[in-house]
Amino acid sequence: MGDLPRMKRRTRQHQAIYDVIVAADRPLLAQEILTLAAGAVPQLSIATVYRTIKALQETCTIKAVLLPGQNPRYEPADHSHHHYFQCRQCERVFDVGTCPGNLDNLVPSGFTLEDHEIILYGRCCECSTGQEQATRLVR
Amino acid sequence: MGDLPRMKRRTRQHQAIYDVIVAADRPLLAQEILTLAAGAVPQLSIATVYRTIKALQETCTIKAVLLPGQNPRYEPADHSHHHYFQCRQCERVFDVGTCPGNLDNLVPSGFTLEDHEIILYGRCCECSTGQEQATRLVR
DNA sequence: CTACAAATGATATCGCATTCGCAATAGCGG
DNA sequence: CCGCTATTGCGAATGCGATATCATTTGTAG
Repeated sequence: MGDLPRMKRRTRQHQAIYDVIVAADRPLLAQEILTLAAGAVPQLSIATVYRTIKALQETCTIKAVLLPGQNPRYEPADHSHHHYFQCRQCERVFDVGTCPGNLDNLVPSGFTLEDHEIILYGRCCECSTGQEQATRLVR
Repeated sequence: MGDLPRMKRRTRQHQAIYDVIVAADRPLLAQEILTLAAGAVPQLSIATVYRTIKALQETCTIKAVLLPGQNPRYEPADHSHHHYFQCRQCERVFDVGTCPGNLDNLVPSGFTLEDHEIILYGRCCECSTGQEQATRLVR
């Protein structure tokens, strides 16, 4: 898929985990990474997933995506500023490319705005159309 | 301060917890509620705080405010739709009254937008001016 | 004032995501 | 092909917010 950041040794596990995160078009939970990467390395351990996530974060290869009340998800760090959409049915989180921009007018006077986060909730494309009970999270 | 929702008995603890949440101009953590309400009921237990929070939520008197990667905060449920500003120095969370409104243009085609959340980060009024290391959370 | 049951305080316990410990496995330089 | 050691898998341990347990306290109806 691409190049791993330098770790002392190149292993099938690292490569599988990295590939899965890069190939996904959305941020993944640790458990999703495990499930998906286990396709390439069947006996993959959750401990290895966490260890690799940590290493990839330290080299700024991936970054954590935090949503209120939920476990962290991970996506490649090279994405530019963007926001997230979570489907209330399948619970998957999708990147939303655009950003409304200037939000200074929301801030009370005297406050200094440095950053912002926008999270949209609703139904994703698949879950908007069919009313079939979608498989959650991984597919 | 005001009236508590009906619980079978009226206690000093319930009243103190309710008063603190209503008097605060911002959402409070369970620990902040404990610290503040302990002013009125010194030996107040965190268990009672959690029990009362749950009861107040069930009667829709208060609601939880969830921010990414953080413990729930609580505020009166009668506030209208609004958003939040978190100070990166003192970590307190403030309500932001206004809302930019229509965000439909952010959503990919095929997706259905039902709701949204906006979280602003920066420096609050107090922490913007003085560079004194502010006491965190409760004051 | 009494009696009963709701509520409390203190602390043990749970749930669960994440990390640790360690023996076994497997990159990789030579 | 060897040998060293980074890495892995597995299961146990941890951290911590939240909840359960239970003896004691305290509203409150009567």
